Amino acid sequence: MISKQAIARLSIYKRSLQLLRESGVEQVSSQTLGRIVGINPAQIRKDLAYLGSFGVKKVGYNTDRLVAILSQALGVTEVQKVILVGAGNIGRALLSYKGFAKQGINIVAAFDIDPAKRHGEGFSIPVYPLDKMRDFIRKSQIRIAVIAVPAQSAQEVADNLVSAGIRGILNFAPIAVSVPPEVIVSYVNLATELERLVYFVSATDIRKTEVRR
Amino acid sequence: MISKQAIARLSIYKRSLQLLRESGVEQVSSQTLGRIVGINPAQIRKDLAYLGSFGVKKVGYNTDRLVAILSQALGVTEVQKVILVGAGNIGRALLSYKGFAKQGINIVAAFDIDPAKRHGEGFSIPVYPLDKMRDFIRKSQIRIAVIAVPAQSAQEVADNLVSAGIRGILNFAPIAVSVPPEVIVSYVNLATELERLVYFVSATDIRKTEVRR
DNA sequence: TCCATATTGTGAAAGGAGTTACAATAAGCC
DNA sequence: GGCTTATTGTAACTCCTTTCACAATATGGA
Repeated sequence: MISKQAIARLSIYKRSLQLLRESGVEQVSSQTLGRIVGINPAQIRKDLAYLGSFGVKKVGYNTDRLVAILSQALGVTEVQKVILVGAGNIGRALLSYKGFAKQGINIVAAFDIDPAKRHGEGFSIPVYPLDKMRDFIRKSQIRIAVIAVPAQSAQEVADNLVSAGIRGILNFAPIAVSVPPEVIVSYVNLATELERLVYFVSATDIRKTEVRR
Repeated sequence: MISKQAIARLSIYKRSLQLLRESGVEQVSSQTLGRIVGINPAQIRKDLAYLGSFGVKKVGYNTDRLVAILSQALGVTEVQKVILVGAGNIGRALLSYKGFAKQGINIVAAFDIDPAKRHGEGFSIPVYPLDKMRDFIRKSQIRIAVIAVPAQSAQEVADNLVSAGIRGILNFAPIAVSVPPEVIVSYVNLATELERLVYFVSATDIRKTEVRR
């Protein structure tokens, strides 16, 4: 069983390897990659070894192959369809973000209760009313949703998503939502991130630590 | 030395306690709080004990006092001034996000190289050209910056920030930036978060884990 | 072909983080 | 006032993650 931190690292490796590949690098050692991503080379080797043994001694890893293997391990060899609930500020930023496609993630639809939010500034992604959500999830077999609604609506939205069959939720609302154990919830909390920084910066003794998630 | 995970938890406690306090709750036990935030009560007691001993046996913790203590511990008793570099999609979402003020965090200015991005839709926060950044940081004594520029500009921006005196960076660009050891960098990577979810949802065996950061 | 060396894969050690368990104790009730 | 009980603070334990260290080995050069 691979840990959730390890999964996050695999994702980081993948992105860096994609960049390397684009610049024509064909082989990379764990040491070089470690320097790039700021992670101990032994850690990288161990993470990769978990997926199989495909490094070559004295040479390193083939970037092309490694990207393929990481994509497969992460389940993003095929494009993953994701929906977004809440087309407010954060929601719209996500809709406009170009970076997901490259990582095999595709926001296919957004939903918002407010009709005004549904007339975007030329998004290619449609914004539907909330009551279309359930059907859409079922018909398109969506398994992952992003919640970007205000805190007070988050639990209700989560309940709806779960009952429609959603299995994983990325929650931007600054509140814990309660879901059945088979549903995975991951939180992104911008205020928490900033407070963490404030703490470490405020701490009088200088720390050598780089805070990485 | 308190760990970075612990700091993130303190921030979570604080927000939940603020909500409780707003609903008139004056005392809360570690058990109740644990249920709300989804964290083991003993963990909460341990985190709080690190800051001092101010629970009352058989009663619990005073919400008011706890919020004050947590705010102090996190360094947000006074409003923390933060600047934003990059007024693209993510940047604008952050500028519009109302939730920071309540947590004692204030984005006081934004900077973008593109003049078109500087004419916002009525943000109350000014967006300045990049070449004003250094002076602003010095004059306003800013210590924390948010990077929300494309990956290829991130390192250059980080270098500028550091040389102007920034001590903590929240980096939304999907790339590691290299900074001197005394500067703290924290990463928010949306694609990584989604990939992590994809992995756990794709994994055939159903996991009981709730992924929390 | 043989040697020197860079690099992998992994066992073992070290280091944290989270959980359990319980003694101490304050509060409320009889 | 004394008893019962909920709750804290923390010591000990377990579990998990990361780092270290090194044998195995593929490569390139002589």
